[in-house]
Amino acid sequence: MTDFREAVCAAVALVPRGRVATYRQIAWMVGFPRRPRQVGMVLKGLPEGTDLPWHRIVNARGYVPSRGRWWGAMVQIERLRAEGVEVDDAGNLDLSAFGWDGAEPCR
DNA sequence: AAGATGACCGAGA
DNA sequence: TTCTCGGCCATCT
Repeated sequence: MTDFREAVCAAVALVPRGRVATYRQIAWMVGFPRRPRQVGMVLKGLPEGTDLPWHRIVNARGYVPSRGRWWGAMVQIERLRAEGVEVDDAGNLDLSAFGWDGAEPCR
């Protein structure tokens, strides 16, 4: 837990294409089940040219958050669609279908 | 140092 | 089922 950002980055990078993970999920993976908010902070601070699929991270409700960056959220939605995930303009998606269990390393 | 804020989550009404 | 309130913890002012 020396660098929380590194751990989050690694977890996000493990999310397969066409699949989404929740903040809670990522937080749990890195070993901090009580810090989903900090995960969001990390993603917020990510650079634009990052290789990380940060757009695959959604909240537990199954939709793309837009707390203070609704404009960027739209970009995230577009990227998810490019990944093959069905998302509407509101950012809603089906976690039952696209939610990553963590046991499906589909590349 | 103390208080407020935040890409959240879960439980209660 | 949807809406509201509280709780978590790190970072910012």
